[in-house]
Amino acid sequence: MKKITKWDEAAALCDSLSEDQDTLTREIVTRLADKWTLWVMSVLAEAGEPLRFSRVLEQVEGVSQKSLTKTLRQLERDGLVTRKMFAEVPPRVEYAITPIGVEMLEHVEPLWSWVAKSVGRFQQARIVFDTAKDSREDSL
Amino acid sequence: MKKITKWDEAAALCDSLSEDQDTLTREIVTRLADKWTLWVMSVLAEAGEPLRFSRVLEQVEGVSQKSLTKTLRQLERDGLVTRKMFAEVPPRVEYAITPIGVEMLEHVEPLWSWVAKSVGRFQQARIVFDTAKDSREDSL
DNA sequence: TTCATTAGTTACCTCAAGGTAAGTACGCGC
DNA sequence: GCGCGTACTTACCTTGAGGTAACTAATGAA
Repeated sequence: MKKITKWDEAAALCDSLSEDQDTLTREIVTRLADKWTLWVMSVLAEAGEPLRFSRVLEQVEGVSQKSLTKTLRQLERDGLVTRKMFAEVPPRVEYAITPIGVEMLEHVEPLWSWVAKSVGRFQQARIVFDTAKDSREDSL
Repeated sequence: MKKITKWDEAAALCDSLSEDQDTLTREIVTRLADKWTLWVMSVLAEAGEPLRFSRVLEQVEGVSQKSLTKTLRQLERDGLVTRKMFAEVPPRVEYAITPIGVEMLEHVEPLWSWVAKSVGRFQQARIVFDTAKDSREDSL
């Protein structure tokens, strides 16, 4: 009685991975959902050219220097962006998205779109849940 | 010079959302990547029938009672699982995935599979990055 | 000499996730 | 009367994300 055949395929794929690889898979997916990673990647992708650190800092509204540095380091480590340092003063560092970074964005997009499209249903569900809870509390 | 047309579509979709809805979209995506949510959902989906709290606790290896309760409450609030309580002693509570929960899993699966399939490339990238970093540190 | 610029780094803080361990409520069987 | 079983709930702790603010190195400009 398994209906989620596609998900089963994913599970089978996971089974074929070592524990290290499984951990890494989770780590990558988890990072995708942190506060800045996707935003930074999409800024670099939409720019279509390498961007200096300070340009990214401007375009990713609200990110702190510290968090941006950290995010970019992680992305660089995973091969999702490149970092090019110029021996100049003041320093110049350019970041660019890699092909695999683009590929990842392309795979995130359908999920993100679906969630955005479905957001009304989630709002509705929350209203139902919260009002039910309120009435439960009222009756105490 | 925008190449990521699909991602642009997602961005356009986001632009059409209120700030509340945008926040909610991020929240849902973020929750997908937390430690237990996906695992709990896939256990319920694969079961193909409602499961008692204690069954889920067994099958989601390593989750604590506290975290499972919290995860299930959040999923219930968002309409992704249902919670049915029976007036019995000892208490019986059954959880089941909803159609929208199934739908969400189906949209997560391609991304997850891609990451799992690509995990070797990420490992490789990390090795390159880490050894380069080591040699930088050695030369200090 | 002093300052501005750029890309960090560091110290310090808060907040939330998540773990452990213990307590709660309740009817049933012994 | 007492413990068992079930689904929580609470107190307490550790860890990591992420924020602010200040500091750094090197050089060209004023």
